[in-house]
Amino acid sequence: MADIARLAGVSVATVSRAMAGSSLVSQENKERVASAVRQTGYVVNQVARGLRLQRSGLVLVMVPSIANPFFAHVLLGIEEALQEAGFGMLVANTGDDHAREDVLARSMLTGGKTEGLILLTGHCPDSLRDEPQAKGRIVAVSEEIAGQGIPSVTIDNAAAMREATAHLIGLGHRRIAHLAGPAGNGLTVQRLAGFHAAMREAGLPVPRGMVGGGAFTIQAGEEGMSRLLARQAPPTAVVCANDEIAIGAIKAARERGIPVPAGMSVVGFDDIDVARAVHPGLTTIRQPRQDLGREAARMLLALLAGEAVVRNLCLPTQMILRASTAPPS
Amino acid sequence: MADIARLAGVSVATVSRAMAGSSLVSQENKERVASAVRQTGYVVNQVARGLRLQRSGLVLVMVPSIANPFFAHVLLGIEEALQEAGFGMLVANTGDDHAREDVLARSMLTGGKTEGLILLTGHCPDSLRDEPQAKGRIVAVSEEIAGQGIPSVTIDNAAAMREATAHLIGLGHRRIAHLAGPAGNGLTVQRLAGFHAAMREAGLPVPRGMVGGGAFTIQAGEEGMSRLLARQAPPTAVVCANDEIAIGAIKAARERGIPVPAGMSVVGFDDIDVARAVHPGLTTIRQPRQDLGREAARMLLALLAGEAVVRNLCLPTQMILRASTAPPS
DNA sequence: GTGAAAGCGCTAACAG
DNA sequence: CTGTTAGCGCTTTCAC
Repeated sequence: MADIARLAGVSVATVSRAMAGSSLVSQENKERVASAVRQTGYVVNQVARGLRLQRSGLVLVMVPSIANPFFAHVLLGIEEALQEAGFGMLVANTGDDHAREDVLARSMLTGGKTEGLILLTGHCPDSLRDEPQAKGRIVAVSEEIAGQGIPSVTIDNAAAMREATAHLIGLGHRRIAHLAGPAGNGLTVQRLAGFHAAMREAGLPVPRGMVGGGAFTIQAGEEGMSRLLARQAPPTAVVCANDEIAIGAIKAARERGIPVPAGMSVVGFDDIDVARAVHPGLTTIRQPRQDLGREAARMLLALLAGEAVVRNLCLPTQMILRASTAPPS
Repeated sequence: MADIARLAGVSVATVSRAMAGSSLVSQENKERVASAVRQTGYVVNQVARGLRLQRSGLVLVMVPSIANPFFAHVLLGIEEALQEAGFGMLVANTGDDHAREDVLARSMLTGGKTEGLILLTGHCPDSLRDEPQAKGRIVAVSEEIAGQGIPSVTIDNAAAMREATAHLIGLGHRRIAHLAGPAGNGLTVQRLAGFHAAMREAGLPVPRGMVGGGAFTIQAGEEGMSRLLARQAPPTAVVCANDEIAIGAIKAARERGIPVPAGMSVVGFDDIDVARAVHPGLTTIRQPRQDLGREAARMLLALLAGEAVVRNLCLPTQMILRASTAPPS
């Protein structure tokens, strides 16, 4: 910047002002600076700028797995909203490694490298738990964070799963199973609760062993369905905690000669892109994936700007009826 | 840091050294500093550190679409390798918006916010084209960048597609179509070339209209297959430029009463997670997605460390035989 | 309008 | 081993 000042025959202060488009600089000097910048290809150093302004223009996103298509779309929404505001998105794939989350939160948020934090992980790094000044710079998406007063953008998982289960009950199913996600997970718990609520309301029993699963993966779906089909009285329908599980479940059913939906109805959750392209088309709950991300980013930006935000923004879901569900035969 | 120095009764230099674990500081002072840090919960300011050291510990990744499952896995590999080296990953979803790529490259790479750049986009932002000092900090993955001397990590797209096509020819197919990606894309060109090479080697014609497509999406696959099936002499097999296209193509064939593979063989490319779970299981080319990312990140890190790197690292692919291909009926 | 100068918080000579 | 000091490159009072 000193070089530019020399070249333009002005002070560094004037260069700084000119680059910022300040109105406190004469038209003539503006042009001299612009010309010098053009000649040299000068670009302001963002780090120095950040140090002086105490702003990095960066936000950290912690996500259990970028490769999960649901999370990937949430990231898309986050990136879009951040980009609009001139912010950059730092992504950390934490894979549920709490130690790593902790170290990152320290160096990134507390260390000033990022101004805010968006959590898709469902829990807050320990190192931030009692840092009051960090609290105002964190937003949770998809999964709420218990008892930390962290604002969040979510859907009503229990209600959505209740609706999915009720759809099956409405078709006439009575022996309905649930393939859940990983045990510790908040989404697992809520979706499971929604399943149980619907069954209870209909006065239907949920025998031991009719709730399986353990991961949000195709393989978990295959294994879960295999186990259900080995029962003396297998279910006639299965609600799955996400689409991957459902796709795996359908695969396992087909491999055992059970046609879907004729011999078994299957419902998913998320409405990932392939859900409409697999055979049979997957009946599922559509989440506003990208909106979740966008709203979370906007909420964080508002927080950073010192504005008030709603405590928990809950976005609507939509049940998508396709071909994987039918009345029991 | 001044506070810590005061609290520990030492100078800021000693605090800085102690925090860096320098051996030039007495055990006693190390403990005094550690204790003061514990009391205050002090964390070094990474921005100031970055300004002083001229290092941000950040790398920018430009990707056409995070939501694309292939790219998502490449990102996973990149993040893993960067994380190992203590670097952070900034992700920009560019969606082929060259203007945005340009602005970002300027503020991020030239502006010092990031030390390096990884391109999944297949082309170099204009603002970096003749910046010699930026050249040593860029790596391309998945798609090479023409004539810029930028090191890259790729697969041999043409050879892989040749193999996929040859597999179909080996099964006895003679009317083979290709559903390609978007027109301008480098991968599209290379894979198309591989297809043509295999057909030429076998002395098979590629009539006008037997090459379709236009996007790497399920929908493009559906439309492409619909168009092929409307021909007076439809193909008996189709090689697709990626798995999404293949999945869409299978869907369209099924909807028109053509069973896959009995009435139509289909081959994909990438081996995304659902490829093995759809029905029929997709025969495809497996790319080492995560390895591509990991190697690219390592290459960039080596570049930043001033080490010499190979010009173009080419990783092996593997043909995965599943159930979507069979001899023509 | 413009310039001089004081830092933002840190590290690395340099001198003890 | 330890402290003093000079910046890293920028923005912004404060005086003119």
